[in-house]
Amino acid sequence: MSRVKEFDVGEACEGALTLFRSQGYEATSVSDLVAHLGVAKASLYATFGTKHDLYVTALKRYAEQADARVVAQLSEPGSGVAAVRRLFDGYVAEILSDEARMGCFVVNAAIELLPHDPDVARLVERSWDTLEVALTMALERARAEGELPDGSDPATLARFLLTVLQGLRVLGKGTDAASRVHAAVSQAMRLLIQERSD
Amino acid sequence: MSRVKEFDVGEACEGALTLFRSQGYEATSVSDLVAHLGVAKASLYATFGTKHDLYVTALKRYAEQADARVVAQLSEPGSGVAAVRRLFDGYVAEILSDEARMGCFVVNAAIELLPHDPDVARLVERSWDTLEVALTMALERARAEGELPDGSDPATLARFLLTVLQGLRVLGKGTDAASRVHAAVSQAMRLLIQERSD
DNA sequence: CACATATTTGACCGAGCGTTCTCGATGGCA
DNA sequence: TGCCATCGAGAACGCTCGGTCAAATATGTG
Repeated sequence: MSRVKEFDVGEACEGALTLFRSQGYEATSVSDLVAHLGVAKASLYATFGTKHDLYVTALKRYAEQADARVVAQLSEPGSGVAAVRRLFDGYVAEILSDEARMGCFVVNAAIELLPHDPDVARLVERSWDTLEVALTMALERARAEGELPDGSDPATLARFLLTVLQGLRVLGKGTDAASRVHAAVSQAMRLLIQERSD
Repeated sequence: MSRVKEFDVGEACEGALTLFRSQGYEATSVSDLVAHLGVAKASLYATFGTKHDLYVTALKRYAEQADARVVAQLSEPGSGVAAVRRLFDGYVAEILSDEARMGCFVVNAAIELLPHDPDVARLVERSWDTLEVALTMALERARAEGELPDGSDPATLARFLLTVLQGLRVLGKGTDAASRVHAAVSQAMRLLIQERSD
């Protein structure tokens, strides 16, 4: 060993994440990163590689944390349907409290960089697959407990719910997303519990 | 008057639309536009103004055409539910046949430029409002005809369907979107017709 | 204390950015 | 025919981009 780093790598990565998430990849310059992270340009390159490397690292960090939370939430013991409802309520709360309207980093990355960026494509697909699997498992648990209407297919429902989640993230970018977001969740849940109204 | 334009303004706008839609705003340079449109840089500026102006013009063009098609489709005489189904089937076909995976220009614009770009924000909100209104009207027609289950609220259902539509556009950016897209539509329609399975 | 190693700093690179301007060619109109 | 506004092509503008480098600085180890 010799000289020690003067900045916290995790903190810097988190800062880059915030910047990339709220401005996008192209609109965020290396100078932006330097200014907001308080880390010299050369140090940034020595630690993270190129701007693209740093973006991928930040995206991976975000996806892993977000996915882990979702999986944990969906695999909690108890009703599968209730777990799904908790997940959706959590999404709604997150979207409506996101005052900077940064949105979901995974969605942002997918829209801006897919299909041309293979690294980002890998991470996005992995995140979506993870969510879909976790949803499927929760719904299979629900079906085993008799919570779902007859004829419900957990895999199909999971794909449907995944779609709704992405839609929520998009509409969350707009103003007055509250009514749309609440409506989407209430109707999606209606499909699971098969009731006539709210 | 004097000399006449040598290029078709509509064609040029359409070309810019394609470029912006598939690459995004920031990733598309003015040189890109000049190369693909076959229009000199100065002519581009004289005709459309700045790059941002051209982007907004292209987005407006796209949104107006797309929205008009949706409104026309949803206000066709006959079953409201059938009209909604036709709309969704059309979306699915469009997404699955979009080999370049450009996605929906409105969604792309919203994710990349919102909430910081007021011009884009205006266009996006207008497009979403238009879709929501058209869906609501179709569903109200359906309810009046007794097509919807008791207790269904057209406005809420419309917001829900709008959310699903945006989700479809996001997932369409990924690979193997077919199963997810089909699942999402089949389940969304199930909510309207209130049947147990496909 | 000095060596070796690693980080920081800030200048620096060539390339490309969005935008403007010049300039010669073009063509409708008096 | 001559006028002149508008055209296309491309040079030039000032600036910022992503990325690199050498020198200065700081640290753990002998």
